[in-house]
Amino acid sequence: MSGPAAKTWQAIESEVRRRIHTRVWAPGDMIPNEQDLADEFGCARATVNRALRSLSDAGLLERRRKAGTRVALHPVRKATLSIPIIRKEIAARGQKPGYRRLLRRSGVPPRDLLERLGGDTDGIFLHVQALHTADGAPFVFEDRWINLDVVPEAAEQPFDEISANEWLVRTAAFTDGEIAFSASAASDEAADHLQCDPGAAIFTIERITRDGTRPITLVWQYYRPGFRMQTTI
Amino acid sequence: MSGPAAKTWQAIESEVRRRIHTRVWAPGDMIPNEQDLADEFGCARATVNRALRSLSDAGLLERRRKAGTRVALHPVRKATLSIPIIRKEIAARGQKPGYRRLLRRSGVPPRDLLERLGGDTDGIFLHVQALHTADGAPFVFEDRWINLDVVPEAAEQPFDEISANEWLVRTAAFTDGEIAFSASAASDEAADHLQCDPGAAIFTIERITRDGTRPITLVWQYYRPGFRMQTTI
DNA sequence: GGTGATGATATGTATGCACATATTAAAGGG
DNA sequence: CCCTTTAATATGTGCATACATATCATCACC
Repeated sequence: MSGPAAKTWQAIESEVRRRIHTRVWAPGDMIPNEQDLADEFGCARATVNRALRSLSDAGLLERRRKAGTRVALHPVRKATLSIPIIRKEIAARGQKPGYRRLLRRSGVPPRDLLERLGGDTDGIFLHVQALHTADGAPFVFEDRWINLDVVPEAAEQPFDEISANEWLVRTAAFTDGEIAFSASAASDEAADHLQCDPGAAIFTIERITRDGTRPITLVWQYYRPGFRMQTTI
Repeated sequence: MSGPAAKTWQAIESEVRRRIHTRVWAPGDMIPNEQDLADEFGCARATVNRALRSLSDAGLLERRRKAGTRVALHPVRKATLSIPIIRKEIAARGQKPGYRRLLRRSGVPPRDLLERLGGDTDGIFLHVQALHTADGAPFVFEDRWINLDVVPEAAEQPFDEISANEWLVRTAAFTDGEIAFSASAASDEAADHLQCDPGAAIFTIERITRDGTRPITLVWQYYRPGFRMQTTI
């Protein structure tokens, strides 16, 4: 029995994981309360709490005050994707990142885009398109609108050397936002930039960032055909 | 100053968030050490630790022993996607979930699939295809291979009522796995089941789950055209 | 018999203390 | 002057205790 040997919260977490995995505690079962586990493992209740909270965050346990702790019936597979700066994403693949600004123009965004942003957005936006390359080959075509009401400094930025993304994370603190992943057919424009056939299946990320309720930027990122966004669960 | 009012770790977390957001502490800056913050907020160091650890998990802070805590230069946008049971995903959209098994046959998987699984996988697999519907309309076409070496009980399961996914999470505890998101062109087969044009851009999830090093199952899930997987950041 | 008050219980959190560990900076020896 | 050793320091963690909070079970009361 490895129970009494456990001292650190990681050791307890791993032991609880083991019991769940080997069905000692089956999905849906209640597990002993913190004090009993602390007694069994010979540690403080706080240490058990730390371990169980970690497992609860991971989705393996469900905890409710007074009700106790039970093994999750349908362990939520949480995939945490880290959305890096594209330049770093390319560098992490061992390729040489490149960046080329394609378009920069201020104006009023199309109606459907405004609807997607929601709220009171009647001002002028900056429209920036750019292409990220990996070892010279097209990697991501980026289509972005920046709200000049919220980030007026963007009007003076050429975005010809540094990507709007990197500039924005340094300049505009965002509080929240939404991100959506989808598959879309390459538009003629995107196909041209990505050097693929129009209509090709393109992995697409759409992201809105806000400062409070005011939208800062909305961006579509179209990845080259065949791109896979991968993570462990 | 809202500082001295803070008592709970959530209050401290929110105050630190505010300081980061308002650039009191700018990206790249070192912030005071835990003891100083505890003194300022009038609480124990452990409470500050709890708050800072939470922000570190969220990617807003970077912490290193002795080196101290600094505001992340490029706040990693971590998108945590919860991958639900498809039946629940459909129900959560307010639609009526349906399930139909299309194929069930045991055999040896194709070579490229075995390579993707890696390891010592020379046994017999069960090949199951199924369609999930939402309000009667095709939602996800699922193409799955189950390793009968690891889950021999699957050989007796018809999978005509309950999806292989739901059966597996209850039966086979997995320790780890990989998940990949991509866009793919609808094959003739997938297009037929999803009632769309062949070649249409299809959001695709590929998932491998393992028990230790032994692969349990590999599944491709092809979502109906237009599907968006969304989350907040 | 239904209902609302009451107590019991499990988790959640705060505190003060101690020690562990990683890492940097400074001191010392060749 | 470089390299090794040592000390200082910030975070990481464990423990014992106390109180807070949510929630379930029970029981008296209308």
